[in-house]
Amino acid sequence: MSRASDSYHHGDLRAACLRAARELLEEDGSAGLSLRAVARRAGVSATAPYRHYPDREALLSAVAAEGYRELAADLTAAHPSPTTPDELAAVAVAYVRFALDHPAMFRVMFAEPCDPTNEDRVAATAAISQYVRDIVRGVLPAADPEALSTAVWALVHGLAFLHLDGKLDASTPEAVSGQVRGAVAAMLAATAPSAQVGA
Amino acid sequence: MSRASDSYHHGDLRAACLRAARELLEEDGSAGLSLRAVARRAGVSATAPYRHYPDREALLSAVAAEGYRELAADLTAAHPSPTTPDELAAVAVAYVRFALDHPAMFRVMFAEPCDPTNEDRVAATAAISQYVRDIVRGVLPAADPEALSTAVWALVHGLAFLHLDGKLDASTPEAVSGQVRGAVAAMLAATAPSAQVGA
DNA sequence: TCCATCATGTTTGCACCGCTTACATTAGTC
DNA sequence: GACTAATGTAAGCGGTGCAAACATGATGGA
Repeated sequence: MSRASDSYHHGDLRAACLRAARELLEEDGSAGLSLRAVARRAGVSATAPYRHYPDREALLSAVAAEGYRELAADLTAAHPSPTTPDELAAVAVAYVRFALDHPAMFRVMFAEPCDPTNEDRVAATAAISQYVRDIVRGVLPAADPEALSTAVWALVHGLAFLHLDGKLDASTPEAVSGQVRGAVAAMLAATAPSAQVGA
Repeated sequence: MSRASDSYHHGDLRAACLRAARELLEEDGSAGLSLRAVARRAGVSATAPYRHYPDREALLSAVAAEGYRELAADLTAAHPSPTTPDELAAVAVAYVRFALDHPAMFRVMFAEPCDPTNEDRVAATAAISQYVRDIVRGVLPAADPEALSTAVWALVHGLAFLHLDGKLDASTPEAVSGQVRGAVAAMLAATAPSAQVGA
């Protein structure tokens, strides 16, 4: 692919590192993700990745940024521009599902004390944040849309983490989506009593 | 204190390790918490802690278990047995405050892929879980108390994490408590329209 | 009282890690 | 075709988790 035969130079080590990092993350979780392991998997010397990522933090941030983009893609795939509570609930379900499908990735994205100055990262998280705000605002013009979108995000985010930590029943996708839909419906019903919300 | 002068044996190394671990956690975060650092702080050889904790995971779990107990204590201190939405909101605020006051500890408790077989840990988390359920059930007998308590916990848990990650305004304690109270009020108003909820 | 036992420390050592420095190779550029 | 910069390698430092093998001393039975 991107590797130029067996030449001294790799070809696209930057991308290869990212790919290797994601693979290791899925296999061994965040603990198994070392720069040396990434280098081994990319078939390159232990210190080569440092040419592309100043330190481990930077690589993790790059992985996280990719995760934010994929999460955003999953959400829009669930519904491109939700306008009803039901449609919003579908997006919420997609959020939690992402966490359960990519637990290690999700933890890298949200659960580690991250470098708040990393550009990739702040841009991607700001995009997600804005995205949630827009969706909630579009679904129902509440008195305080800011507070409402915060509440919805927190609710879904919390559900994701509690499921990840095994504190809630995540045995079947239906169980998960049921809990998420119920919670979102309850919250929206509160702020817009006129809205019809399906269970 | 617990140290028997400068004798060969420490006296209470187990407790000393726990204390040292918590101190290191507050100072350097989870990253700075190594068994060797703990041993140094306890004034003992690098491998001595292994007599009391089989591995690093076990020590972290012990710290986490202590955290769960303190969290529970903080919650009951906020209100021993809440019966009104306002009182429940006070407990929710205490939850988020705990996370912000002990960020590294909170991350150890919830954000790391933990050993789910550790006895201390599962017992302590089960207690917290049951506690939340009892509180919510006591505040208002909803149609589906299980779902409601799940939703409330998730909401508060999510708020805690988003605050921790700097995604929400945590500049002042008032800002934080305002958000938490607003969100809880919205959620409770939905499931019990007759309940009076203060902003 | 003496001494055997055993919990609790220490020492040594291995493999791995992040990261730095110095050096090697090669792709472009004039 | 030589110069330069980008990109790779090799060697090495201090740190880490953890496993043996060994040292110490508190404790309890003879």
